[in-house]
Amino acid sequence: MNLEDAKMSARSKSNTEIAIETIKRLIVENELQPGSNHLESELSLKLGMSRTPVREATLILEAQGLLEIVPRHGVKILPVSISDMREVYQVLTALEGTAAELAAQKSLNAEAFVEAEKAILMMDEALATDDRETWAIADEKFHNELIRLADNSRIKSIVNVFNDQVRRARALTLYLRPSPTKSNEDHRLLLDAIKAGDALTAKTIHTEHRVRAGAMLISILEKHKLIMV
Amino acid sequence: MNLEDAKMSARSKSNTEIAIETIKRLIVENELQPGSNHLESELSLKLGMSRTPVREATLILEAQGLLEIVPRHGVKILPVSISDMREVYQVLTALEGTAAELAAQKSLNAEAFVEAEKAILMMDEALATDDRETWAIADEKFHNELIRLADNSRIKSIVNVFNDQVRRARALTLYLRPSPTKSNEDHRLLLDAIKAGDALTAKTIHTEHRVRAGAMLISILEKHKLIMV
DNA sequence: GCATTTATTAATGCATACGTTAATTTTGCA
DNA sequence: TGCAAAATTAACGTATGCATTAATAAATGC
Repeated sequence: MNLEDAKMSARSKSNTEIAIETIKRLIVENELQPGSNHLESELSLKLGMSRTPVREATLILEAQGLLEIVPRHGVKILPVSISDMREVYQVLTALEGTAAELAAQKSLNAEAFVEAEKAILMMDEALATDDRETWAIADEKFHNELIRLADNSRIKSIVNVFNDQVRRARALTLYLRPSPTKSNEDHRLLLDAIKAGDALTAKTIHTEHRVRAGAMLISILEKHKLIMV
Repeated sequence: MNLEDAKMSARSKSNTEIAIETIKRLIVENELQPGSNHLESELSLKLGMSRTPVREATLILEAQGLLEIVPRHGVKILPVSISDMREVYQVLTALEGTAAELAAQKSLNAEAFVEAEKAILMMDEALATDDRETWAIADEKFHNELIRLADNSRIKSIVNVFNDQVRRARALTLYLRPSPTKSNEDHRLLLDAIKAGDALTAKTIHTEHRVRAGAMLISILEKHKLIMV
């Protein structure tokens, strides 16, 4: 627990923060369905708080691209179209490629890679039993580790925002996609390149990895006629 | 005026929107100085509105990285350190490089480039008389055109947020930097590559351009001991 | 029956009030 | 004089009320 986490533990969360987290969870879990509208008063009741923190939360969530405030119609939960997905992956590809490059440019000691190694191990184990849920958790953990290694807080927060935008689509396609063996391989190679300080290779491997992942996700959505998720 | 703009014209701006714009302007103009703290009540008086829209505005501006809400101390206007600047330019470089690539991948007709051409012309004219202000306006116009050509709304909004973060530093260094002849040249070459549909060249030129711009800005800040701007 | 006008309802942006509690000031003691 | 404890003040997160006005329902006219 670092200093920032300690500070958070020491004071309770504001209702605004709770509303942000709760609404986000409800969106990801499809309890607030893409395309649906919800009045402030409805969410206020649902969350057991007054309209003020709900309003504040929806402003933030709108800025994060998860919903749209429509005056007198409440908030509309934004569906994610295939072209949205394209946009998101273009951003993630650019920023994660840069993260890989940055990580490789640092002279980090072996300790820094422990969590990434664990994530890869976890992914391999999950793959051995085709446990897709565990694989997805490990995959996300690995990507987050990569971002942490890059040590650019702005890249981190942007990537987090966009991962939230596509979380539902990823969950939806988790069992529809082919076995992610290539992903595990890419991650291993990427980590090796980072350890070796080979920024160009790291950037290339990861950029291609993200381009492929985006294309695969989009093609699954198209194949199954999932126009909006 | 497109449909979105028409919609905005037809209804007046909320106080929250006015507060966002006004506070942002006061920050850029240094009327709210980096490092300074301002209570909600102070801003409320200054802007001539109640605390509610001011609170809403500060939540959004905090998410945009322009200020930090410090309970019981008001909002702290965030200074931008050299390492912040590094982070920002890493993001801008990644995303604008991708924007250049995307723009080149599209088969656009000559009409699409008119505004970019105008901006380059404006930059050349400004350079001829060393009119730095006009040059900066034209430079920003060109970059915005590039982003528009890329046609990825997410890249656009991220780039806008980060340009706001470094706006003050750019203004501060405008007269401290060498004559931006290389910039004009890069923009010309970039536009040619985009027109030719040469995505790799476009991405390379612009990425290097942005890397160089970031490095130059940072070195000026370091040279003049401008640790926080 | 349909279109238009009028009346009603309700959603929300905002102002204000209030309870909580962090920060500051005052008081008391060694 | 310095420090700790107690008292006071004020900042703010939130709840609530209100004015505005968009949306909907009802009434009217052809």
